[in-house]
Amino acid sequence: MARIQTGSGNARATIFDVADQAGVSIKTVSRVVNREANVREKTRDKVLASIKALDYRPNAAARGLSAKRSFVIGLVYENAEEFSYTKDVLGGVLSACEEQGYSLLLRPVTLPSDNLEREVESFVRLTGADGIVLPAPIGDIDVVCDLLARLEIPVARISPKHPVCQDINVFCDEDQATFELTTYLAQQGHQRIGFIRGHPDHRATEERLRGYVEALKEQGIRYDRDLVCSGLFTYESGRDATTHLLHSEHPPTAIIASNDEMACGAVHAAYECGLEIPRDLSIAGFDDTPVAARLWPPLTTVRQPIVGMAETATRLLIQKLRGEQVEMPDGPFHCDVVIRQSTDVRPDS
Amino acid sequence: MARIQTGSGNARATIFDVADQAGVSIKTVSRVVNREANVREKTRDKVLASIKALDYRPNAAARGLSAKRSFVIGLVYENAEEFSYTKDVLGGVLSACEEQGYSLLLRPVTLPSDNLEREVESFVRLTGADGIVLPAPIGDIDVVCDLLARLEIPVARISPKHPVCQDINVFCDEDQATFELTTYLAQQGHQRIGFIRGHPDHRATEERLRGYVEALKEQGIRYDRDLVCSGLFTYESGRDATTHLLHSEHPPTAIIASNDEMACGAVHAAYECGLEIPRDLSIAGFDDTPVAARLWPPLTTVRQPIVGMAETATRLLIQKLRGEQVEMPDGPFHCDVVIRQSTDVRPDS
DNA sequence: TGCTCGCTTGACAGGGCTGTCATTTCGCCT
DNA sequence: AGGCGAAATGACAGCCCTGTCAAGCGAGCA
Repeated sequence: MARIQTGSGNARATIFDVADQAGVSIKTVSRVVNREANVREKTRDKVLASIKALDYRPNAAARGLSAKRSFVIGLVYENAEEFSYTKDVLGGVLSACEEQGYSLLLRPVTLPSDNLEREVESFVRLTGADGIVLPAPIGDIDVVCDLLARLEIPVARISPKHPVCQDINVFCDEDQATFELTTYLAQQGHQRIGFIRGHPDHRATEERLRGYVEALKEQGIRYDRDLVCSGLFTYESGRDATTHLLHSEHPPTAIIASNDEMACGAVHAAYECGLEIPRDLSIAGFDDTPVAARLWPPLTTVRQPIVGMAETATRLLIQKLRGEQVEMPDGPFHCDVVIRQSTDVRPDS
Repeated sequence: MARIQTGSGNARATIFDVADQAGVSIKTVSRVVNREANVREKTRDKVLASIKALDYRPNAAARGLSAKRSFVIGLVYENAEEFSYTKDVLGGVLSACEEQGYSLLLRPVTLPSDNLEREVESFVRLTGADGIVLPAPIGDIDVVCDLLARLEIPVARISPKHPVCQDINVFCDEDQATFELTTYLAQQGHQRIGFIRGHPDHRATEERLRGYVEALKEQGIRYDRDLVCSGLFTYESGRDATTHLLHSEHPPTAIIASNDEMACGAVHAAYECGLEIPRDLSIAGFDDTPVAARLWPPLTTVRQPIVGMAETATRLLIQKLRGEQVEMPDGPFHCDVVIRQSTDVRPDS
């Protein structure tokens, strides 16, 4: 009756072995494995016991071939120098995939790219991915979105600038975070708080600015457009913007950079001007990358729950692929302000 | 004769479609796709033309099912906070996989782990990976290696401490790099050069120390064991070791940390002692992580060709899987010393 | 010319699983 | 007890490709 299985060196058990052992048909085993309805509880238990006894794992290739689905999620991400965002996204997506029995395939892209559309199409068609996760800023690139819509592949976006209602979109309250951060700096006594914007293609850019503007309003500080500089989320842009701010007629006593890379450039620019941080200038960033804690002085910044967002986005995507009802999360995810020494002082003024 | 294919919305062409269009059997198409020998050139050209015309891509699931291989490479990596090493490994492995028509599946593990063996076994059996890439330090964990040997799965190791001759092993000349770095510091006039060792489980640790020792010898500087501290490749261990060195009776005028994380801790420890870098103390790291260039002052360090090593390791692994002759690279890969401002001064002494 | 040999090509049988549809079984009502 | 509908189960084809083995074909040799 029961076939003897000895150790992992043997050929893997198939659905037939399980069916034999449990005394049912292979179809019933399939139903149990796929959590389909209409299986008597007693039958299910028998099958589950056999599955466990034989250490049965469905063969992914056979499954994919038969079901015309690949059980694969594709992740298209920007292959940027600063990788901590992608690292967290990867962690979250991976964990949701594992939990749901899906595999993850990666497709890094370098921006800007001339033949992005071809790259992504080739990726999708070759891998046969059932769904695609698009972290920022990929989720806002038109050619990619149009392509995936045309191929009718479900998509989940993380922090998109322009949410697409038929897709899954996951955000966090970045405006609230800069609101808190700006309020904190104002309460430290800063009246002139500079702000360095991010790359215009990212949702984060406007979002983060908004919290700054609103906090100023609430604190009764006049919004001074000379204190707001453009940046591109890069180290150099942060350094240049800061140099500019520091050489202006009324330089700020604190600067919020829209991400840590730029904050890092800001710190270096301040050093080059002979300033000491935070004595002469407070600096804060956004993202809480590994660099933030390694900088001197350690950087006040904002931590986004990226792992959780990516996990949720992926889980919802897989639910959708399964044809299940997709329940959107109640609201945006919440960011935490991380206070460190780079803002830990009151200005002299 | 030729079936009409209109755009990407259609069902994908199968091997039958190609065979029909080319007027051959599906087996011949299969031969062409898999670059098998003994196909007449004229036939091959006909088939290739049809493949192109129909935009045919083999179905991975069907292939895997039939060939009893998955065309999947697994990457088991340490899910560390500092991710730049893994990022580069990932980039290299991915690029080789793509080039060779394989897919990559990931399995991050958190060390130390109690049930690492089970995790890896489950990963391998579930994914059916044909081969596994093990970057440092995973390639030196006995339970993992034994397991994979037992499962008879080909393995490629990156920078292993204990190479296994039946597997693929790829290194670089890290000793040569610290040799050059130490020599450079000595030529800057440093006579007392401290050294912070790495984690004992990594190949890199002994390797990097060796270059230091040999350079001192060649420069005629006495090896002083009080100048060599233990570390664990972590920020904290670097800071503690440096604090210890700086409070010793004859503190060093330069410190080489075995990686950038520790160098970062070293910089902070120096600041806490009121020292200025590089005026009072030169500091160098290893790895050229993003933090190195972001630190103030920017950190002298060593850049390993990790992407290239990972790419080579993976390519060799796939060659082995194909049953081809595996040609090992001529020698170790070469590291570059990257001089930045953290060592850019001559000591007063 | 006839035969052998080796290069080319093709027919066919799976591989492990799911979708479809038919069949059996069960619970419940009359 | 008999009958009915729904729930539970099973039989079977098919998903697309590769491995095996046999057949076809042409060149070279006796």
